[in-house]
Amino acid sequence: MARLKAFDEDRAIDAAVDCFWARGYEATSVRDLAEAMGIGGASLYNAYGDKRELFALSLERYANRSMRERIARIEAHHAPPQAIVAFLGEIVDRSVKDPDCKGCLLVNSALDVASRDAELGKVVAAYLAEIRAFFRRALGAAQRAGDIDRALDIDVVSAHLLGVVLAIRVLARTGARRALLESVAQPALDLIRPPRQRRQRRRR
Amino acid sequence: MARLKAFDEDRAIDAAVDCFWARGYEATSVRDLAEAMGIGGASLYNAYGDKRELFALSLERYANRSMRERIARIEAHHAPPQAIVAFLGEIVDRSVKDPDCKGCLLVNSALDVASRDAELGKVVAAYLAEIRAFFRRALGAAQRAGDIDRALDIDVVSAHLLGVVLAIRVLARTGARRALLESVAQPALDLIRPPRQRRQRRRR
DNA sequence: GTTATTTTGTAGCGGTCGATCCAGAATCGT
DNA sequence: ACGATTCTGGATCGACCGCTACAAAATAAC
Repeated sequence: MARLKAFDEDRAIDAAVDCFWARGYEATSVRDLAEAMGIGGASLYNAYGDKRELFALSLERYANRSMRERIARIEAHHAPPQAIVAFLGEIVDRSVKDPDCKGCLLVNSALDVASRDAELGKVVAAYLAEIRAFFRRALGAAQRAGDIDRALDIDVVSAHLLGVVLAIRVLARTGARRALLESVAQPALDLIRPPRQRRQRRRR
Repeated sequence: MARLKAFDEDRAIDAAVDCFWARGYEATSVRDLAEAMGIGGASLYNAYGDKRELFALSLERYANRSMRERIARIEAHHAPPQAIVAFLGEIVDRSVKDPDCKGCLLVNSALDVASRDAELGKVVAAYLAEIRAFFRRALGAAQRAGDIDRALDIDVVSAHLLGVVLAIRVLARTGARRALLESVAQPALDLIRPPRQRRQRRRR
């Protein structure tokens, strides 16, 4: 027994994601958000609480629609070792093709927000841990299948691969070219080649 | 034939560096800066122009006193292959020991500022390129000395090492533990071990 | 149709932002 | 001592910040 919302909450959140993604938390004003979301300021506060809550919702939305979707899709379509290659490849691809060089909202937030808001920092760290967990799963499965070197330390390599993702996202935000991003990733990809090939690595 | 400045410009810049380093460009107000620098707002604008110019000066100051100093010191005291180990080790050390988890001003700026200010973006990218150039020099010299695998592609590995530095700095800002940071770096360090040892890599 | 409840647009709150103005203090050449 | 020049602190500018108050509009239950 009340008036209905006149806007699509999902579409509005997507617009908020784009704002925070492109400009960061501090540099995005509530008025920017409201305009991009196509609603008034009052509706924004009525529906989402305040700017910080909207940001947390945007982070979750991004994590679900971008990171988790990618992980699930890739795990469904690729064998473990190729999944890692596909993941890094897709990150490079998306980074190069984005004319706005937005990078990754989670990585951007790790530097922008996490340092000033401990609670949001934990949220961001948890999202990053999910990426590492994906690498961990893939490495473990690939090792059990004999597709990669059994001597590799999964804890170490999964952390390293997460690091490669972060590095690509940071460099992408500075407008780096594809060749640079691929170079950052290549030694990590060499690590997960079949044992047979690993000793035949040559100059590219 | 005029009044003298009543403050030490270098000390003032150092204070500005600390502000931008800890809080980022957007979240640091001119009043924060003036207070930390121990000067009034008028003196700040008189001496440094505006906030953006002060930030650019802070970036340069940081690059000289932190990055370039480290590179020069390490290159003076270590043979090429060990220089890389020492560089990454020092980055990890500094990151872990910083209670404020400030990370690296250049890396923070790459995400915070570079995306909104193309000119500053180029400056930041140039600083990052200096780090890569250091790795390139070290790799080349080590290769000529036969201390590392001659088949390594220096362009690729130098980019990868830069990526490792970026990743460590990002994770450090989220309060990551030493073990994680060392894991991120370890596979990269394995790459630059003497050829003899590289095929004997084992679980740590 | 009436009433209760929620959403919406507008206007505006106190506060802070980056930047500037200005009068006085300090230091130079003369 | 004096005038020229620069630096300094404080007040203040218009703009924008996150956020809220309020009344009109819209909907569901009755």
